[in-house]
Amino acid sequence: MRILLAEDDADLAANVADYLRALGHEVTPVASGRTALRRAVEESSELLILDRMLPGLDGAELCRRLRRDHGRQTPVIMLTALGSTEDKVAGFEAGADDYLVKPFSLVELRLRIEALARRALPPVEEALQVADLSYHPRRLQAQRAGKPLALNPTTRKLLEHLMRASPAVVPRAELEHLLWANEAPQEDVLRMHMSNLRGAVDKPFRRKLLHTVHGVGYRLADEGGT
Amino acid sequence: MRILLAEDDADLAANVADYLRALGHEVTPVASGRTALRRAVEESSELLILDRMLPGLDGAELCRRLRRDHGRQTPVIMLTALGSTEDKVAGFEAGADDYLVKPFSLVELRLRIEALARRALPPVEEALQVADLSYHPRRLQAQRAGKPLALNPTTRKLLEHLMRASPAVVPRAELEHLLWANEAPQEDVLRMHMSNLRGAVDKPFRRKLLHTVHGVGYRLADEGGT
DNA sequence: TCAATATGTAAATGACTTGTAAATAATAAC
DNA sequence: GTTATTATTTACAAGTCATTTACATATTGA
Repeated sequence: MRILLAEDDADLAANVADYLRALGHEVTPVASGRTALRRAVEESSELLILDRMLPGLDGAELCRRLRRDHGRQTPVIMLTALGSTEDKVAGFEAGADDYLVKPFSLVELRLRIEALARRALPPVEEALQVADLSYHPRRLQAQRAGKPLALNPTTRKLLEHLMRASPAVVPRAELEHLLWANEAPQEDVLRMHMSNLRGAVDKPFRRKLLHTVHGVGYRLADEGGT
Repeated sequence: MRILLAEDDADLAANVADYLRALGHEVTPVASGRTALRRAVEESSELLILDRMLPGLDGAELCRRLRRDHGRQTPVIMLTALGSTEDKVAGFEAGADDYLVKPFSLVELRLRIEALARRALPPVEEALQVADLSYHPRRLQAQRAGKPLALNPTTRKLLEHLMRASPAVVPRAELEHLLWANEAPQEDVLRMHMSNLRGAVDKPFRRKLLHTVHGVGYRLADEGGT
């Protein structure tokens, strides 16, 4: 499993990372909150282990932004020295799935990861598929009919979101929120990016996958068959 | 949420049950392990809260049998006074999703239930069906005989409403209210939209589903009878 | 039956939404 | 710093939709 470990205590981070790697996981340790958020979003890790207290952006706020601004449901285990009920409330309300109080046993961490993995990772997501279109969150690369598509960061985010939602319609407002959180630029910028995405995904192909639902938003799906 | 609570300490069970009921859950308390297993299987609870030490059949064994013998993936929170790492290992290996050591705070229990519910209850996409006509609210798309229908926002709303009401007659006034609340345009605009809807739903097909009830309204159903 | 009323459909209009291209500004890479 | 890539703005063409108008057809009840 690809695990992002955000922990600024270097000794603890090394211990945890070594232990998890020995279990066969792929661990990326980072020491700052901002870096953690960026990498969690870009590399779409399968599990986040976050220290509650992090320089730059604390674990709870990181988790909240990940869920709210980026729409990610990546499972989160909060790791912290703060063990009061209030602290736990804050952790869970930020969207954490589990909350482990230091000092904790590595075995218990393993157990909780396994329990979470059973629930949170239905298919070990290697690639998203819609018809002959596929997207690999790890490689940040999309293909259609075997040919790689040229995507920029914005069109990539849109594609990933639309594929995860497929075959449901995604309202324009949701896509705008995905890209710009609250601070959206002019209204019709999204149209631009959708046009670009269409150019990459549909233009060279006969069968169109990206459909407009007038007055609502967009749907990515293979029409006719379902 | 329907919760089965297996706890032989009557005071604790009452406390937990009261608290969860106050949150709007439906709680069934049982005191023995065998009863718990039977009811968990028969009544298909949505969440199990199990004491680790139960008369008859302990919580871990109960959980294991539920998973192995009955194939149930119902989420389980283990509740126990045994806090050693070995005990936790045993609990998780039996298939528990979370493990709470007594004494625990009710708030923390609530938080862990919520975190688990987010993961364990996948959203289901329902479709409305009338004869060979189907409508998927999330896709905002209707199909008949497998072929997608071209609908605009107005005809979509009408179709959804008629399908939910099917096979009952929906009075014109109700449809008008659905579309324009109180400020309806001219009286015969609805006729227009119904005509469009008919063009999409019935025109290309032999068997007609959309029927007019003179002086009353419209009914969407197979055949004329009810 | 006949006429009054209800309903169906087609075409046209105008408001609004969406698609795309080209130009400019902002960022990131080097 | 300079260049390449990306994001946003601007402008306009094309498409879609709700409504209106007009007239044909169907149903009802006397």
